[in-house]
Amino acid sequence: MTTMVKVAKLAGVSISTVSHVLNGTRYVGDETRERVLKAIEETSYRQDALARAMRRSRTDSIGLIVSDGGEPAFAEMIRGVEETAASQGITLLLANSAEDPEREARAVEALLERRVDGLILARAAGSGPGALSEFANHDTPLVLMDRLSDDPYDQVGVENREPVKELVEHLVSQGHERILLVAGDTRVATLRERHEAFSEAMTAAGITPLDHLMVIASEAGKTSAGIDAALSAAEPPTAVIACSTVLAAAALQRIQQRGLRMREDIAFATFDGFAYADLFEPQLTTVRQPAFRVGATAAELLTKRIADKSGDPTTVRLAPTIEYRASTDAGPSS
Amino acid sequence: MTTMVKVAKLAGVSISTVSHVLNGTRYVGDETRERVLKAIEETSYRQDALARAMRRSRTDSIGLIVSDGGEPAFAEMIRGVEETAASQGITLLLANSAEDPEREARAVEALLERRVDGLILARAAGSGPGALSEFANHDTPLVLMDRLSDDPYDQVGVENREPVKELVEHLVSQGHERILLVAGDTRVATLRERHEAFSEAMTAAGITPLDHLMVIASEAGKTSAGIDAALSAAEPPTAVIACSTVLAAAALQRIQQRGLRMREDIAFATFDGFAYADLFEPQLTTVRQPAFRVGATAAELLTKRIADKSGDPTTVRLAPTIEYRASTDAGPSS
DNA sequence: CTGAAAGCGCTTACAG
DNA sequence: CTGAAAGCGCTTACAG
Repeated sequence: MTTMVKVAKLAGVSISTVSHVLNGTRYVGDETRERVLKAIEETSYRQDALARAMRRSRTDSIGLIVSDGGEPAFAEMIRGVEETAASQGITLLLANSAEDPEREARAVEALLERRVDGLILARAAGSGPGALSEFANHDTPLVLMDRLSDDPYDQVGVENREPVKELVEHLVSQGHERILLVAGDTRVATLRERHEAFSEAMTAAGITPLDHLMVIASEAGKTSAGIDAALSAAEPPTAVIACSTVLAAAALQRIQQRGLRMREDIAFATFDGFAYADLFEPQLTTVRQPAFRVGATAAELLTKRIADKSGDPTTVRLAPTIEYRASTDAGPSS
Repeated sequence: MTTMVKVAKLAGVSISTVSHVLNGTRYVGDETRERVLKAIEETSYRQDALARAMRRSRTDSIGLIVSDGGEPAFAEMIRGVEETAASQGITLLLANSAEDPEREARAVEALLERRVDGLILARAAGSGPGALSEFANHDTPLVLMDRLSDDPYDQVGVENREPVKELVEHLVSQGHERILLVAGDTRVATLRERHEAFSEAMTAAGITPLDHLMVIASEAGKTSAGIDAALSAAEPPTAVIACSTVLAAAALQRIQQRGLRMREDIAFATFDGFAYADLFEPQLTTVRQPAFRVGATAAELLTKRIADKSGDPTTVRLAPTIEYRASTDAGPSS
C-alpha cells in the first residue's frame, strides 16, 4: 500500500507538504504542488481514512440503523439520509436491526466503536431505553427517526394523529360506523399514536371504539387472527384502516381469503402503502409520508448537532398527505 | 473519551495487559484480569476500532454496494450478506449506487479509503470496467454479486438461461406463440443472459423471435413505449415474460391501462416478483431466485478470499425456482 | 506472569 | 514557502 512517506520521497518533499497539498490546508508553491500531485498519481496513492480519522478524532461518517430497510417507507428514508450525507462529503454506515432490540444494540455498539460522528436511529419495536441510555455516557450525537420518543431528543417523524382523524371523519361521513383499525405493535410510538388518535376520533364522531375492532398485536400470527375474528363477528366492519404496509398486507390477505370484495363489501385505507401499489385494483387510499424528507431532515439535524452540541433538542414533525383512491369511494353496503 | 491508558492506570497495570485482557491474546493472572475488567466497567471504556484497525491493518469490516437496496431481491441479498458477516464478527458497510456508475465509483472509493477488508459489488447497469480496474492496483478482495462478469472474478449469481427456457417451453406447450419478452437494459449481465436464452428457446421451439416482441431499453419511458407498441400491434402477444420486478410493473401497468384481462387476454410471468405479490389477482407465475443465499454465498466467498488470496477465482451460480401460478394457467384466447 | 517501547499512517502546532 | 517532530489509541514482538 502506498503511504504519504512514499509519495513524499518521490516528490522530494516532506510528508507535511504532501498532507497540505492533499487537504489544501496551507499554501504550497505551484511547482512543489505539481510534483506532489504527480507523485500521488504515479503511486496511485489513496489517503488512509482510518489514520486521518484517528488523528483528527473525526471520521466524517455517520451511522444509520433502521428496523427494516426493505420496507418502502424506510428505503425512502435511507435515500434521504444518504443523499444529504453524500452532499456534505459524509459517508453513511448503514445497519439493519430487523426489529430485534438485541441486534439494534449490537449495531449501536459496532458503529460507536467505529467512531461515527453521529447516529440516526429508527428504533426496533421492542427496543427499551437500553440503546438510548448508551448515549448518555458518550457524547456522540443521536437523532431519532420515524419512531419518536417522549424524551427530549433531536428527532424527526411524521404527524400521526391528524391523518387518522381525517380518515375516520372521511369514512364516517360516508356512513361507516364499524371501522376496523389494524394497529399492530403499539409499543412502536408511531403505531401507538395512530391507535390513540383513532379512539379519540371515533369518540368525537359519537361512535364507541370497540376492542374487537382494534387489532393490537406484536406478532404477525396474532394480527391475522385478530383481523379474522373481527371480520367474522356478528356485526363485521364495513371499513378497515391499516396502520402500516405490513399490517395492510395481513388485512388484505384475510379479506381476499374470505372472498370479501373491496368497495362492495368493505372500504380500505392504509398508511404507507406498497411499492407498485398503482397495480392494485381497486387502488388504495393511502396516507403517504414524506419519507425522503424525513431522512433528509434527520441527516440535517444530525450534522447541525455534530457542528454544535449546545442548544436544546429539536423535534420535527412532517405532515403526511392522504391520497384518496377508489378503495374508500363507496359507503357501507349494509 | 476513555482510552486504554485510563483503564490501565485505574487497574494499576500496563496498557499491554489491558490489551491482552480485551483480546484474550495472552495469559493474564486471574486477579489482574478481574481488576482490569472492573476498571473497564467503571470507566465504560469502549475499544477504538479505528486505532485497532490501523495497528492490525485489518478492519474486520466489508463493504457492500448494491444498485438498488429497495428492490425486494436486493433487500434479501443484503440480509444474506449481513447475517453471514455478523456471524463472523464482521461489520457491514452498505452503500447504494442507485444504478449510477458515478455514485458506484464514489462508493468504491469511500469504502476502500475506509480500508474495508473486502468488497461485494452488485454493479450498476451502465457501469463499465472502471470500478473494477480500480481493484487491479490494490489488493482488496472483490466479489461480484448478482450481476456477473465474463472475466475471472470471484462471483455469485443465479442461473438465468434455464428458467427462461423452461418458461418459454411451458408457454409454448399451452399454445402460445407470440410471447413478449420485456428484457429491459441488456447492458446488465443478468438481463442480457435472459434475453439471449429467450431467443434461443424460441428458435428451438420453431418460433422466430420477433424484434418488436423483445423490448430492450435502458429507460423506463422507452420500456413502456415499447410494451405499448407491442400490445397494440396487429398481432399482439398472448403472453408476457418480464425480466425483473421493475419491468413487470411497467408491463402490468400498460396491460391494465389497455383494459386487458390477465389470463383471459394475456398470460404473464415475471422474474423476482413483488413484495406482497400474494395479494395480486391473479397470482403471478414467478421465477424466484434464492436471494438470501446469493448474499450469504457472496459473503462466504469474500471471507474465504480475505483469508487466502491465492487460488483461482470461483463463479457460483445458484438455481432459481419457478413458481407456477394462475397467471399462466390458460392457453391463448385466440 | 507482566511491562516498556516501537510503530500503524496520518495532522498540525512549532519553528525557521 | 517548507520541514522535523509529537501524538491520535491501539497491538505486538522483545525482554525479563
